[in-house]
Amino acid sequence: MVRKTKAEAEQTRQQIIDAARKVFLELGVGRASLERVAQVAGVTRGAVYWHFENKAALFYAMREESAHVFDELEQDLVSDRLANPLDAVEESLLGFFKVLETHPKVREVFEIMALRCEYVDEFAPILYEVNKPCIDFLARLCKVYGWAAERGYLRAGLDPEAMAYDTLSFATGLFNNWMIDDEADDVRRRAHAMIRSHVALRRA
Amino acid sequence: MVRKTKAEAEQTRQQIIDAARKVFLELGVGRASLERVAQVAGVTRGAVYWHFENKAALFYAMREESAHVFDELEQDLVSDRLANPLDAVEESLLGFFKVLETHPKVREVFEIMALRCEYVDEFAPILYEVNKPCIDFLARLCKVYGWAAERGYLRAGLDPEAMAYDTLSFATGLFNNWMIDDEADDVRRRAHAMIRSHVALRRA
DNA sequence: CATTATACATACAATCACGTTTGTTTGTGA
DNA sequence: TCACAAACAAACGTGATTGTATGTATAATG
Repeated sequence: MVRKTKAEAEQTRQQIIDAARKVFLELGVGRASLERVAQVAGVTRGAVYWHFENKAALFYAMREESAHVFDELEQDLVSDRLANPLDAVEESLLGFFKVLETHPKVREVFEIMALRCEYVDEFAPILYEVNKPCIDFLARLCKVYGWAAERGYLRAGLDPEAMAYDTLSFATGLFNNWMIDDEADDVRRRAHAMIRSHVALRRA
Repeated sequence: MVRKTKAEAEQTRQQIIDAARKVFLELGVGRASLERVAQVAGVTRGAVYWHFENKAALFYAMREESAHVFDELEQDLVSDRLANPLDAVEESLLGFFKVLETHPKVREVFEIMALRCEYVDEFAPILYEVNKPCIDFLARLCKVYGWAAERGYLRAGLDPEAMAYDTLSFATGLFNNWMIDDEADDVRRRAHAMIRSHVALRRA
């Protein structure tokens, strides 16, 4: 009972990625054996090695699935469809965490990348790929805060670039605290209010 | 040539911890074998297992060394020795990153914890111990921002608690971006300016 | 319809790291 | 000084993973 149809093969490939996500999340990337991934996927290691060269390749494939969910989101930020650019910043940040809330797969992948992966050797390059959208986000923030300043929406005396860096750090930190999700600070429930308060801080 | 003096034994223990830090940083905690740690320390696995129960215990010991470097720093925040509490916040944040710059061992431990460790099983509890100082920091920030509001140093209309959460996220994010240290954003060089700009944002 | 490459399952070999046990020397306390 | 335990080194056994090699049934292709 082998040699399945192309569609079926693609399906098993997807099953393997889904299984990898579960196993990576539970055991961490390092301790996750491809044997266990295969078990959870309902196949053998033969199938895993057929579709992916090794664990790193599987990790990259898993990541790429969720990487491009935010493309439209970033596009929104600089679309300039809102009169007040600061509203665009707010919406962009709210949208990011909304995705984390509504897309469990994406959330799990980000949790793996934040807390269940050691960035050495084959995995070290991922760190910079993960960081790349952040650099983009920073550039967009600079532009948008610049617009806000020009149009008088940014409080007088505030430097757009400085605001961009501040917002980048804020977003990064909120993301990390959101992932850890300690009951004591309850960041996950406060996230929306925090975002609004963060942006309000620089409104004219 | 065994049965060394107590002082010598303590020294080898320290050598093992130092070696662990190097190996963890290079290979990640998961891939770091105690054999390699022993080699770098100039001993055998026998010595490692004599001083530490296993890799996790060694990790905990390594961490604890650097954990209490910031105690005085947090104390400073609520010491109320500065007229303007916002200056205390600024100094506290600057002090944190100054420690990272001046204490390479501490920096390495924090880099291991941020990027070279998978928080599962025996390592999962560490995540909450790491987060505990953050909770403390948040509480202190609430108090200090409250003082600032009372004394009129906080810009009118700003909620002290909201400011505390914003600063916590900022600090967390700055720390993470500082660790990744991409040349593109150059956060590590801008850190001081970012901190000052962050605090300035809420001055009256 | 014969052939071929696909999509796996199974089997194999090799390494590696871990925990434990045993052995050895020598500080140290009585 | 004597007995004991500290502070390791060395050896042992074991299970877990990895990569590869081989087998095989069947979908695709001409």
